[in-house]
Order: sequence, then C-alpha cells, then structure tokens
Amino acid sequence: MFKYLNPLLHSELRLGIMSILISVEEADFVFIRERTGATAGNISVQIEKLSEAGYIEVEKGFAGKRTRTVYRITEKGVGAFEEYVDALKSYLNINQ
Amino acid sequence: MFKYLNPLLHSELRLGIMSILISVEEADFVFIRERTGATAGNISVQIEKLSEAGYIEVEKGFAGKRTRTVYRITEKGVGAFEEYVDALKSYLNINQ
DNA sequence: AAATTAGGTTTATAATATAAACCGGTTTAT
DNA sequence: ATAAACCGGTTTATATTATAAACCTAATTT
Repeated sequence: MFKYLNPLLHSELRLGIMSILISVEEADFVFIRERTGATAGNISVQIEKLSEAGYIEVEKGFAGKRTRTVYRITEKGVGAFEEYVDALKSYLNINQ
Repeated sequence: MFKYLNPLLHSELRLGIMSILISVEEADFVFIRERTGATAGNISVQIEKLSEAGYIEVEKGFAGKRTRTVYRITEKGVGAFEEYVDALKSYLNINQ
C-alpha cells in the first residue's frame, strides 16, 4: 500500500541537498548553504549523514588559499533518491 | 527555490493518514491502523496533532456496543495537503 | 467469573533536527 | 605587526519529534 519512506531522505534539509546535487555535476559548501538557506552547522551534520550512507562523496580541497569542499551525489545516492520519489508517489496522488 | 515543507505533513505516518483521508469520505481508527500498519499509540498521537491543527475532524460514536471513532479530512486539511504536495515538487523532479 | 480481545489514550524513551558555540586559518583595518 | 572581523566549516548542546510500551475501560469468549 504505502511504500517505505527512507528516513535519511525524508528530511527537509537532506532532501534539499540531494535535490541540488542530483541536478548538478558538483556543488560546494557555500553553494549549498546559499541555496538551502540553512545554517552551516545544520548543513554540516546532514551532509555527514548523507556521506556516511554513501549517498554523496566529499572532496576537500582549496580555492586559492581558502578551503573549499565539494560534494557529488553517488550512484547509490541517485538510486536512493529515485526510490524515495517513487515511494512518495504512493502517498500523494501524483499520476504514475 | 525550495518551498517550505509543512512539518505537520512531512511525517510518514501523518502523511499516510492524510493520504487515506483525502481519498475516502471517512475512515475509522481500525481502518487507518490496518492501512498504515502503525501501532495504535502512534496513530492516536499523530491523529491528535492533525486534529489540533484542524486538518481532520474526529467523531466518536458506537458500532453496536463497541466504540468507533471516525475521521474526516477538513477543507483546511485538503488545502494543507495540496500545498504540501506542491512544495514537495520543488524538491523532486516531477514535471509540472 | 476469569481471561482475552477491542479500541483507544497516556507516558516514557529513543531518535532527530537545529542552532549556538567553537576552531583553524585568512583577510582587512589600524 | 597586531587586532579585529570574516570564512568555511565542525562539534556539541538543546529542543522537538516519532514511536512503542504500558495502560485503561468496556465487551466478549472460555
């Protein structure tokens, strides 16, 4: 009847982060912060969870002298996202 | 960019309850319990929240000698649900 | 009449989200 | 050249939330 809603994705901020990363080759921390409007601490925590789950990969580097961390969604992350969207549709009345 | 996800609806069980109630004239407790597979305590708590918010109405009565409580979604509940679905679409890549 | 079941509600606990406080380094102003 | 402010984060404390266990009252079954 109702499909299981992956709790890792069923979170406003984590879903927002995944939504950004699925539509873009890669994104850095600042980009994510600006797009989501969330606080840095919150983003940091949620990104860690997505990373632990293997949904995104994290690459720490530099832009000039400053640190810059970029994030990319993984295959596993894409799969999980798609599955989540599919599960959601069992709750909404979206056709298909 | 991303729309606000009403936290009252962004909950697996409450969303399931609302999803049931939006597609049916009314439903009783047992029906909701069976359809969602959730425990009675959890359902009771979540229904109370939806009721407090004015999203559903509760009618306690009897079926023969046994108690039977039925639930109906309100206009306000329908509106909130639709708005929630719309907000969700800003996160997913559902066309329209 | 004791035990079980039904339909819930209340309460305790575990999990979660979120912001505040912090940290190492860099840039800017004095 | 030193202090102050800023940048990109991380850690940690707190508040909120979800969830199941325990419970209650009445009805049914044994």
